[in-house]
Amino acid sequence: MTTIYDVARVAGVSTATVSRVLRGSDVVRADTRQRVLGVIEALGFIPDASARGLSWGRKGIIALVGLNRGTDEIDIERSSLMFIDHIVHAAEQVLRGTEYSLLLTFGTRGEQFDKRIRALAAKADGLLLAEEILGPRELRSLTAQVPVVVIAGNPGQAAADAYLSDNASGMTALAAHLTGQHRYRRLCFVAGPKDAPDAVARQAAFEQAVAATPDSGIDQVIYGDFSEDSGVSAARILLGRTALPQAVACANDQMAIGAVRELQRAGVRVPADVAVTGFDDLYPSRIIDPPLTTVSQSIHELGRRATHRLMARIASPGLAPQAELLPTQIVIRTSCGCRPQ
Amino acid sequence: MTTIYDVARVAGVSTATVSRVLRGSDVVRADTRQRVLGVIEALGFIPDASARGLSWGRKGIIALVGLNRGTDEIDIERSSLMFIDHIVHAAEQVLRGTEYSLLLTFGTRGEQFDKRIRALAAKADGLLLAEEILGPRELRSLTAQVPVVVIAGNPGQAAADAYLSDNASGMTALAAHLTGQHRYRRLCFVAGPKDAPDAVARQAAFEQAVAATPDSGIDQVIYGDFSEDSGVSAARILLGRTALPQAVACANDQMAIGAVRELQRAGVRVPADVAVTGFDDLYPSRIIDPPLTTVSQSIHELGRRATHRLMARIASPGLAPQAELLPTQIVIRTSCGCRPQ
DNA sequence: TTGTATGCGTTATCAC
DNA sequence: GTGATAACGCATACAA
Repeated sequence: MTTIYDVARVAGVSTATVSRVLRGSDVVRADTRQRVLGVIEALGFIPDASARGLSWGRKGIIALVGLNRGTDEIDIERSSLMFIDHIVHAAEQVLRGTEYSLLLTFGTRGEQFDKRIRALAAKADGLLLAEEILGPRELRSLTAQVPVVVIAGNPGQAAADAYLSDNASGMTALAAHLTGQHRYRRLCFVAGPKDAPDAVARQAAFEQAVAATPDSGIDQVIYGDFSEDSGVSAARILLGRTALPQAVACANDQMAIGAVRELQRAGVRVPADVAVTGFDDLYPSRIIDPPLTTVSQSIHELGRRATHRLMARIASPGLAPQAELLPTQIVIRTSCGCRPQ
Repeated sequence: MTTIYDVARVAGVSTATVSRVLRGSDVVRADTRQRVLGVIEALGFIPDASARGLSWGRKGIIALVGLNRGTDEIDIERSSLMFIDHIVHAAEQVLRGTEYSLLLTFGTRGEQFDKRIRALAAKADGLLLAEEILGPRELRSLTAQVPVVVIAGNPGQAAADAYLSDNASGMTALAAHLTGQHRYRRLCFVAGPKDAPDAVARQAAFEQAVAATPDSGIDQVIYGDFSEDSGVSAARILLGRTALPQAVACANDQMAIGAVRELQRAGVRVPADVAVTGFDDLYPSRIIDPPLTTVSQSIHELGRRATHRLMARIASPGLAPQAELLPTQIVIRTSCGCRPQ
């Protein structure tokens, strides 16, 4: 391995000068700099980041931790760009312009995962936690050691900065559309995992909105896990009933897509026989027939802001934790029963 | 920041003993270990990875470099899980079981990107390069400094290990299906970017297969960039002609999806008026109507193997570079003109 | 403008 | 079993 000592020796200067050239210090004489640069090039020298990090006190790394929901790993290959992938792209895009790099890991909650998160924390200057992956105690203990920003976590915890989408307002608007414009009265809700704050918020908002509408009610709540497969299962449960509800609102697009496809497979027409809606506005929602009425949230913006905040917090650790709520917007397509425009 | 010195002081032992406990050495007396463990827990001590890496000679990090194709960043949000995302998941999944973590960056080719790649190399024990992102000279200079494995790169370079899908055999089978089963004679090919080895291989295989079929020929080759938008553009070009070809083979699914949607928007029926096929077998290909006939490649397996190989190479740097070719398989759905089964 | 010397936090090699 | 202490590669006061 080539070190700064090798470069210094070959160039006939001290390691300090090499270091100055590397850091771009302007006190180095032009010809010295050129000579050193030449040697660096010739030797293919790459300064070791561990040594630099140790010396400088910063590693130039930000870690992103994402949640893998229960399903098979194989599923990933057969599924769409999901929440976590958008966060990855957003964070990477922000970091691309800086000297930081993005480190990442996914996992399912548990002791094992907690250990891995600590291992990641050791390698990074700050942590981005996507979804609720740590209990309050673990989160607090982590924030004591390293800057942490939580995305789509439980808004209750003030231990770290939090970035959330306004699930409630979007879902409320969607419910109003179903019960208002379409006058659906017998509704069904396909909920997400109970440990996902987003899922809980969406369900609560939907139930509340429907409860506030005279004559309307929620027939049945079916619990899924955000996966397309669980949407399929939900549809099967619906198909086993004596009568379908008028509308099925799903806690995310993936489940809605699974439900639509399974209903269609059984000969049920969407939205003629039953309306179906989603949440997220992912790419396949526009592709599917009928195009999905859903609520869009800007996951990318969520990731972007959270990353910026983390960098700000690394720069000045004293910052008071804050929470930010990003707007959501209802997207009317045709799966709710609206006509194509 | 808590260090090993703090832990040693509080526990009343030397730093050596703390280190032994951390590394799980079995020479430490049980009660000493318990005491140290207690202090570590109480202090929330996380051993610094920079120092560990510097001392131990390994950083416990593998870097993945992916290519961002020309389109807007915004597009990412509105698109599907792509090649690079599958590689990310595959690599992460492999690393999850080890002490390594995954560092990543995306970018578009250029001087800027090369610099960033070197910065990544400084932070990692090995590099995973997805697609052809470095010229032969740059690649060679990099491999001299750090273990490198290339995924879907140019098979010509023997500088690093290479993992590829067998584009040729899959595309040849697809062409045979179009000209054989369906007897299409006037064909069109929507090619990918010329700097993508996969795209080039697919195009070459298609052209060769059609050329070998009597009476059949390729009307027109339209160049896209693998994005859905470029598939839309290709469709517009087709719509501007006096007559459509009988079949349009696209170099990937994204472009095929764009083409199908744009053709349908113009009132053209797929496959009744024109057949369309893709390559990759991504998730939306099953969702779209009509379901896409395509060629499946296991990107996940590609990433998995490449990551394993990189770890092997890190363990024993002397390994001779090797290339591995993974099989592809034709997937018949209905966009080619076959009936739903 | 350049060189010398020290510290960063951890591991490992010695002694004890 | 445990404790001093010398690396590891780089950055930076401080000297020159």
